[in-house]
Amino acid sequence: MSSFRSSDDMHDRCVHCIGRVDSICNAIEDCDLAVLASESSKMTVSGGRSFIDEGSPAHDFFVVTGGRAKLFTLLPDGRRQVTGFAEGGDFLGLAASDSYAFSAEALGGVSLCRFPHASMQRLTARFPNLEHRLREEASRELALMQARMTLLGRKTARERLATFLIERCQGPHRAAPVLKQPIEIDLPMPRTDIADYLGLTIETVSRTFSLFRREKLISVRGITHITLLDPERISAIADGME
Amino acid sequence: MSSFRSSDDMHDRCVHCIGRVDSICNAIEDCDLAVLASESSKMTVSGGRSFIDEGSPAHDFFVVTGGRAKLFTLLPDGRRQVTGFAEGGDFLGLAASDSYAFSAEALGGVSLCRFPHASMQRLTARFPNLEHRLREEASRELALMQARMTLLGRKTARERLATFLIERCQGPHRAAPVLKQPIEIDLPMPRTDIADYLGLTIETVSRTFSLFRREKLISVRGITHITLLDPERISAIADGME
DNA sequence: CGCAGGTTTGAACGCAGTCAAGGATCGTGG
DNA sequence: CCACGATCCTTGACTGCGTTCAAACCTGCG
Repeated sequence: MSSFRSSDDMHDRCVHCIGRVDSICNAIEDCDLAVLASESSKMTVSGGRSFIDEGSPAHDFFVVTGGRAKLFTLLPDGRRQVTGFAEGGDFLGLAASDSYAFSAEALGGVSLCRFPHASMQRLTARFPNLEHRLREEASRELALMQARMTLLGRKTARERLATFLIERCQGPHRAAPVLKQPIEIDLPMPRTDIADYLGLTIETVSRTFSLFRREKLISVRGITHITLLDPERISAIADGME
Repeated sequence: MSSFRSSDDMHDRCVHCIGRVDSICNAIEDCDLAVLASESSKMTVSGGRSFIDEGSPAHDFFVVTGGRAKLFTLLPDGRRQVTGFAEGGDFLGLAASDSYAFSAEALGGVSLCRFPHASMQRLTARFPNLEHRLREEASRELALMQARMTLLGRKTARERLATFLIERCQGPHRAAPVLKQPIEIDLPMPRTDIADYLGLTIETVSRTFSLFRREKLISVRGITHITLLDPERISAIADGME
């Protein structure tokens, strides 16, 4: 009786999860969710704590089920490059061979679903479609990185911040943003992280925000709440069209 | 009779290919090479010609079987970011969803093996291990890109060029370079491409080469032939250790 | 020999970085 | 409730690295 109950719990854990909707877990049928649940485990990480360390042996994959995390790499002298922000539905751990190629740190509390590599191996053996789904996810990530390399290598500070703002607009399920009307967004990460993401300094980020404000491209309420007043022009700036 | 002969030819085409050794084709058993050959086709592209266009529908994957190619993205005003150089054994086309996220152009003659997506789908259906191999390849690429983002976002011109030189040292099969003694390398790409790869201008690249020469870190014979006189120090510079 | 393309070098500029001070916001404790 | 300090953000003045603009220099080839 109790084992039934537990099995139901496990099933429920996955069936209501955001990963079920738009992460790799959607490669698995409803009837097999108990298997999925039995091969994974929930965990939470509090703000500022890191749960992946660059260079350490890669034992696990993660699905972000709530909250946000930043991914980054470090140079020996402390220079930091934030390589991405992860939120609900994102899949982490693909960028690794034996050891992780990046570190990950919670941005104010994040909940995760952990898949040990051995578990993932059992899952892909049983559900061949999952392996395909993982490749798809990797391809999507690779395409994003192409764009990010162009940003870091070739765009001006103005263009970088504009790109960042437009990126933050896409709704759930990574839908393309509608640019015709003002859009409100939240920036849950501190300026330092934005700077390290864009390959700039905190001062340049701050100055560029102020510039955009003076040009009536954005308006700022508090530090995290921003309204894009003219998303179309911001998008044009992001693409280097002015 | 002739069909047998043709089948043998196809088998031979794959069995002697470099892709057989260190590209995705090593996921397939010797006895199945004829299938592999029947799902792919050889092609060559002459120098300066492009064979993948950013934004165009992604129909094919490619294995580079000889020569070299550069991969890049463009901004509307012509600014270019070279995102990588491909050579024998490299697999192209993963960084795509519906359309390619980058362009590819031959660097002085390249030979390719083309796999239409439909063919690849048939192959992965028949050889499940291949799908895993593709993911592996994507993961490797993702890890490389993490490092390249750190280069573009955070490293100085000196550090970038040093990193580039060390990258060019790794032998076949992507072996880690031995840094104890001088290493000779070839740079088959023009300075423009190096600059666009490192997010610099051609002048800065040239100046930095001259600097390294004056510091006796490298010696230059002709334009393409370079000897790293002190690979260990160059490696240290690459990692931001001085 | 002379031209063309790519490369190197030089001089001046400008964007983003550095250094430094001043504000805003928030939590804490009196 | 306000004073205080901590933390993060903004603004200002100046510097410097890499860019820009321009000229000279190779090297291969007709």
